[in-house]
Amino acid sequence: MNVPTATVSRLIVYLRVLDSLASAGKSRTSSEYLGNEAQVSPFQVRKDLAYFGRFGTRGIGYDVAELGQRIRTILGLGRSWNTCIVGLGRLGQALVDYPGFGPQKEFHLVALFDTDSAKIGKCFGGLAVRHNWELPQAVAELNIQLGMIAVPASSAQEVATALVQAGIRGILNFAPAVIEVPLHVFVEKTDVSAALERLTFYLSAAQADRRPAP
Amino acid sequence: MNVPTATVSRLIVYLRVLDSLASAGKSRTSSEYLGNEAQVSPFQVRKDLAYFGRFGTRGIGYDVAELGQRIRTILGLGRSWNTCIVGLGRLGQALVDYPGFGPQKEFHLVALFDTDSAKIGKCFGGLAVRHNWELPQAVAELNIQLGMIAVPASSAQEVATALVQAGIRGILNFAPAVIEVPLHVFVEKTDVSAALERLTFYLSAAQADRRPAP
DNA sequence: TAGATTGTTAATCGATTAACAATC
DNA sequence: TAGATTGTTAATCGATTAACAATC
Repeated sequence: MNVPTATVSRLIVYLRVLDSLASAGKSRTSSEYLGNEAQVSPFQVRKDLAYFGRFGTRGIGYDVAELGQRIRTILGLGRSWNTCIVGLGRLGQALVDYPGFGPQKEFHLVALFDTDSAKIGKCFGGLAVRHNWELPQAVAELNIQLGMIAVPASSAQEVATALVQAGIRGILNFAPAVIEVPLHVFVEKTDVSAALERLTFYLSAAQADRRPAP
Repeated sequence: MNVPTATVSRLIVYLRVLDSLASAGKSRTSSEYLGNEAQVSPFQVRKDLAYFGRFGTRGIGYDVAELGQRIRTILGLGRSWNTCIVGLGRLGQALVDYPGFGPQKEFHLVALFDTDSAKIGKCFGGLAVRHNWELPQAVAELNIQLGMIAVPASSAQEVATALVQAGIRGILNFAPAVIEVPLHVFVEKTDVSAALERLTFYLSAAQADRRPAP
């Protein structure tokens, strides 16, 4: 049974809805409510959850705290993940301040890398920048599991290869480039240019009648 | 005929490949080459292009410059787009420096908005921050077509509503929140937390045997 | 019990893959 | 002409939607 990528993305949204329900002091919810908030059908919510088991009570609905906890576990958020950033240009520096990093959070920023000698040794967010060639050693010593690529497109592949060789299996690629990795490595991408260009596609007069799939 | 969202994303990748071919001085290419670079099948490349017309020559392939130009037009990149940023926290400030903004580029940053009185009037990238309530006037006067939301999740919906009321029809949402807009408005999202969480899902031991759809 | 809402199976829809005829 | 490669139609695959039986 293969879980669709879209299902994983939606689980993340459901979890946020559950978290805000919990903050609001609610203890019970339904596939209908979750669907409304996530802008998907109740069918979709139940189908998505069904990939992973049974989480609710027929006739009653879901327990907010319990479902939240179980989705958290499914998403691998029950533990902490050591993360590094490669490339400390403007984007890399901005990522250091990403609010998802913190002692109470799942993601810990533990190392910074660059190849620019002017940057090596500089500190950002309390971490000194190391040279890329320290990657293998640092990944092993600091037990780094995730790498963020914040270098120009032209060196993204090189950095990805170095991360993989150092033993990293999860990469978040911010460079506007397709990177090639072995099958056991997972890559996610976040690309501002591409997002803007999708917008202009849909806004363009010629495509005014075309809507993105829901 | 409805164009799949995935097709639009792939066109963007093909365009990048074509641009780098052009830089390398190549004048001709094939669906096989484009597919290799974009990590999709040659079938997929031809099918994607077929949504928009005929671009190649049987037996020969595609002209790099011409196909690039035509994809650019399809994506609405033949013109320029005035853009604003709402929210000048760390993320908003980093976006000001986004290299896709520039006089030679398709995207022009023309206004900044925030509600924090400590930020109003401050300059970033040569632009003074205005109060959100200037949105309607500024959108009209500066002919702003695109808005980037860089505020916390808790105020994302409010800002989206304000952007829509000001007349903006294309929104790039960086806040980790689902926003609701009228049908004629397009929303793209870029969400670092969600990308990281998809990675941890796939990396988690329990899901180690599950691969994302290609 | 009756009403509500889940979990699951079946039907539909859409996208991807494959095959091949067209043609340079 | 023969080889190459597109454009397009057909087949397959997968995801979404719908329906409904299970059950609290």
